Amino acid sequence: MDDKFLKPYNPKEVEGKIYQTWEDSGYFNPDKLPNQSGEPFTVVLPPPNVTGTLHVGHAYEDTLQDIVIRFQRMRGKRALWIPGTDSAAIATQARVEKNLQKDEGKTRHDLGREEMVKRTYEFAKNSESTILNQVRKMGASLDWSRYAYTLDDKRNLAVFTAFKRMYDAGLIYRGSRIINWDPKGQTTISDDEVVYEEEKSKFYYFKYGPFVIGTARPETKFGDKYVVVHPDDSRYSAYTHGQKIELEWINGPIIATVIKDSAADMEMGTGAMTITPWHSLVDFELAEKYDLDKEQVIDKYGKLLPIAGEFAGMKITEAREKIVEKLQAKGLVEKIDENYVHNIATSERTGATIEPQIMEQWFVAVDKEFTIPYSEIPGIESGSKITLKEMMRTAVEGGAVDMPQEGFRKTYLHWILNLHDWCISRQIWFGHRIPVWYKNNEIYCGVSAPEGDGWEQDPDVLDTWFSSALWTFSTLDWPEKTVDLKTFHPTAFMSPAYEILQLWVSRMILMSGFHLGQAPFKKVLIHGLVRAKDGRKFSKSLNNGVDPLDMVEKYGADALRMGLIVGSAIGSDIKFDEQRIRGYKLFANKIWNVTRFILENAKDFDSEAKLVDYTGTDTGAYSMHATYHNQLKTSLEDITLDLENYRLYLAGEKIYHYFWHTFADEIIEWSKPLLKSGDEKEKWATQHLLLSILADTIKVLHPFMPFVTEEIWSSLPAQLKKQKLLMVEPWPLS
RNA sequence: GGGCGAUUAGCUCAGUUGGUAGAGCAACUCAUUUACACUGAGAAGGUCGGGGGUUCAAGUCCCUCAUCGCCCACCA
Repeated sequence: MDDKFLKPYNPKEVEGKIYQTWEDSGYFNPDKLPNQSGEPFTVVLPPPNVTGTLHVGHAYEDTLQDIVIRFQRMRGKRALWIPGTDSAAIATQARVEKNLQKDEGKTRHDLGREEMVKRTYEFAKNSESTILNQVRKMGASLDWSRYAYTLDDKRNLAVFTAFKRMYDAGLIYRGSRIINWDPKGQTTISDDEVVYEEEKSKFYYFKYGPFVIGTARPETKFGDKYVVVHPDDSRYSAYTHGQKIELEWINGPIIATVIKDSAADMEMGTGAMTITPWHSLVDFELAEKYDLDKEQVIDKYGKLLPIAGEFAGMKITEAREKIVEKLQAKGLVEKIDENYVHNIATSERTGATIEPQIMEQWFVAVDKEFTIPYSEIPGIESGSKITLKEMMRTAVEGGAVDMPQEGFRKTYLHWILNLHDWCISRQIWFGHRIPVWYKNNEIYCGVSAPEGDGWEQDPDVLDTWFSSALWTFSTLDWPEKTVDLKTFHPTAFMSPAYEILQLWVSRMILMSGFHLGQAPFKKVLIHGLVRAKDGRKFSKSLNNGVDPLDMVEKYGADALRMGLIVGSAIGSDIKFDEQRIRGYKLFANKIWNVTRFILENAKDFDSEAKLVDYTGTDTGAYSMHATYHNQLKTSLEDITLDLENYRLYLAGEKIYHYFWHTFADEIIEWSKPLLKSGDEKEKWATQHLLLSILADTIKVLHPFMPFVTEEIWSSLPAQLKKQKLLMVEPWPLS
């Protein structure tokens, strides 16, 4: 027996070495696996932000995927897990800008676009190794030879190609639409990056000619020359649609037009409202419907424009009170409600109050019909007409993407129903630049700049989710028609956090459906968030963060993996409990000691001797051996079924339980007298039983606790193994 | 405002198609010159949030209420 077993198991001495052995073996790459006839089984790693560090959420997500990948690999599948990182454009640029300000006192504009992009790229590249090494520490069996970065050449080509094809299909268009403008970040942001915060403010009632209108935002009212009432509102039956009324307003008399539309809520206030199409989505939609004038009142910096007359140039907050004062002086204030509670839109990243604006932006049209050239998605015929929205719905309802968690499926479908066109342009510098060039009135879209002089590229970059949405196939080098793409797409499954269901999952379905006519993945299992023990989110401000690498240092990666997986079903939140992780460190040591005991007591095991076959029906004196053998088989079948059905937490708990309380407490205790009895045949049978249970349980534990099991495997007698490395050993029962 | 979920032992959570309530941790008793930087044996602990219904049978299915959480949403 190896002397290493005389000491307790020490993960620190083992994990680095074992990971190196795996990497050197080449088996992370499915093309190098011993069994080349297996079915492909692909997972793409949700690419972590290149400038980030590993947090407990990643550790959990990586473990989930690694368990599945390792299980499938041992079952003989050609398992491929593709690693990658994301540039997360806005986050990265913001980070570099912050450093720039701090270290050199400069802004991005001082540097200029080219230099800024160069520095950001370098910064991203420099920090990428940090997170990748952290992922390795978790034991993730990723095929590093297929590593992808969202801004590398191949992914860049994929993004440009995707854009061009959708542009040519009429699904990407440029239009003046109302968007969420972040005055602080000086960029548009997507609906998903907007967070609503409850705020108590004043609500004003103003006299607007014969009407009384309510508003929380007097500063936008300069351009309001339409008053909207509900067609059924008896209070206003005297007025007709389109009727013009002259009235006194903030800066003098104006002509207002009456609009009758059911958008006005009769229950709300006086039932009459004025509209500001340039700065409100509802108002914009009304203006589009009736072809009304739209006027900008507030500029990109949150200041009032000349239309505000004497208030021009003022900041919103400053202007608000002054406008009210003026209206008050003119006797136009009916009343002011001091306790008005409403939600205001703020930018998730900068915290600034969002100012809706009409701007020229690029959009993906989700409601426009197109002809889908090719489709493997059940319910969608190749060559049929469909909208992206319908496609996204059908992919899930028709089963191309299996979303077994009913609650999340409902959430997804509900979200699809309410989907608006997706604004994909961002006014930042770092990221995929929009592949469109302008020259006078000409416009060109292509994967590279057009021939000839005088063309200027669109200054904006794409929403980072645009490239992320291509991830399942851009990582397989699409648009090239590679063997990889043919073999490994659609991917087998994806396990994102529920936070990201709409943001990412749905958009992958959109892109994969349009460009390949395939689902991006066959199954999606949404997991919960890892929270602090008190149920609160981990956050910097609460200073309750846990660094997974500290846990690895203290208890080993295997213990951390088990501690995260066992104990909560996939989909519900996980409360992080260090005690549990400590418990699994003890378990790793238990496995270690069981091995020590068995190897010590099986030194003289003679595999050549004629063994008693206790696996048959007529077992005679060896009925206990047979019972234990069959019990093992039953347990492993059960656990295998759980793994096949992604019930990882159950499988993990069951193997833990079997190993400790059946194998160690019961079977080994039972074996002690038999090993000493002096009956050679009985001893061999017992040694054989113990060795085979050990080998089989080590195999089943491997996906969960890869390091300690691989280390033990290297010390097991060769006749128990088909493969030198446990990671490619065939799964028991198969 | 709309949608989704949760409520089970002191704590954290399982409970897969309805069939005698489970685990880990903590706490308790005992053992321990033992493969175990510890481990083993044992005992204790729950009217499964409240109420109603379906059923031979409900933690599980249906209705309703309460509390908590999350997501979405333009209420001027």
